[in-house]
Amino acid sequence: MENQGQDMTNEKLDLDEETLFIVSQTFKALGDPTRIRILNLLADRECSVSEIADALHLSQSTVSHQLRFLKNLRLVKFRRAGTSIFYSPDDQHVMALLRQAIHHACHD
Amino acid sequence: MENQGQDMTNEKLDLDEETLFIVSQTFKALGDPTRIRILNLLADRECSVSEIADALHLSQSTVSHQLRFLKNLRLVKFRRAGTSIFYSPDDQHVMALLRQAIHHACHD
DNA sequence: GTGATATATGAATATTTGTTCATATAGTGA
DNA sequence: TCACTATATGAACAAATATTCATATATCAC
Repeated sequence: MENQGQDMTNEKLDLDEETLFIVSQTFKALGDPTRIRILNLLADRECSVSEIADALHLSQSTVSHQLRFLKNLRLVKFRRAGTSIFYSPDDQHVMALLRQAIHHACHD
Repeated sequence: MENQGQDMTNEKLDLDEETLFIVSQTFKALGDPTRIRILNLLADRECSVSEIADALHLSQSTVSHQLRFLKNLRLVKFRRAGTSIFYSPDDQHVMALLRQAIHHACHD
């Protein structure tokens, strides 16, 4: 995005609708404990849906719903392997935000 | 927090309840467009409640409610000046997260 | 004290959100 | 084909959330 038609001197001051939407959606994705746990697990290793469910003691349905959410925001990607589908992070910026937040929460 | 009684080799892998709560609360705070706009404004300059309401075209009540939210999480601080109350950011880590997210949303 | 202004708060409401349950889809191997 | 396993999906429900309206509180000037 190139901030079309906006005064660049104001770039920091007032957020256009689209940026605001993207930013709030991104943070909303990280604002749920279940999604944080899923992303934190995927940060370590690629996992199938059932591996995630087992590791985090969540139902298959819950995991699948949350993965769809994360997939829609392009925060995770997936590959098929037989009947399993393996998920992994797909947005390094967002993963960096998560890492930082965890680090701060642990060390402040 | 010192990660009491946890295996440090697993620090990255599994989040304790408290860390998970803090992280998700923090991101939840940033997951609403109104709060993002307020924090983004305060990043630039200290503002009174009515200045925020005017600048962002929000009702006084909405601003006050959201400031209470941010105040409870210690994301903003305030000082009294007559009948006005001026708010400013109080968590540089969270403000850094916001800055990064905006930057990425604008430049990706 | 009174009146005027600034902010905070509680209740009510509408919307959003996360999970569960039941079921559908899709791939595998016999 | 069938049975089996893995994943996705839709509807329903409960819980959380953001805003509005009305009102309370607090400070200042007089």
